[in-house]
Amino acid sequence: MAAEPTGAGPATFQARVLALVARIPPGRVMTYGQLALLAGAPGAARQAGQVLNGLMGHTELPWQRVINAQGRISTYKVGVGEVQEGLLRAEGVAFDDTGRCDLDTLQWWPEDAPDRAVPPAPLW
DNA sequence: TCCCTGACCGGCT
DNA sequence: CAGCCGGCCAGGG
Repeated sequence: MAAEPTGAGPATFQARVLALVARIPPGRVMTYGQLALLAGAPGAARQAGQVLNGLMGHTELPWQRVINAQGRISTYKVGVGEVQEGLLRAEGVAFDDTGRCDLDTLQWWPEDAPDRAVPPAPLW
């Protein structure tokens, strides 16, 4: 088999991203760059986005809980963004007038995240 | 095989 | 605060 670290979950980047998305609790969010980082590919935020691109409407994963580093919804297709925002609001996520939410309180990090330099993320 | 694009990101102007 | 730029990796023509 390939030289792959054990205990890190699925081997492929895509599978690891999906595994992370599946663990995001309701009312919390993760960013594309964060997913890429935790999936072992720092800087590959675009790839994370590309993975999720194929999911929309084809999965039961909480794809709506993934937003960009600005705290905004990144969908380029008209209508999809509205759906995503609606789903998130239904979970208790608040958006301001500029369509932005507070990552300081809503961004979620896995308990076993390698990087411990994580924001407080107080319970809401 | 080369070229281009893409649900992004951080830094700089 | 807004806009431009290079960098990342994968997939498609």
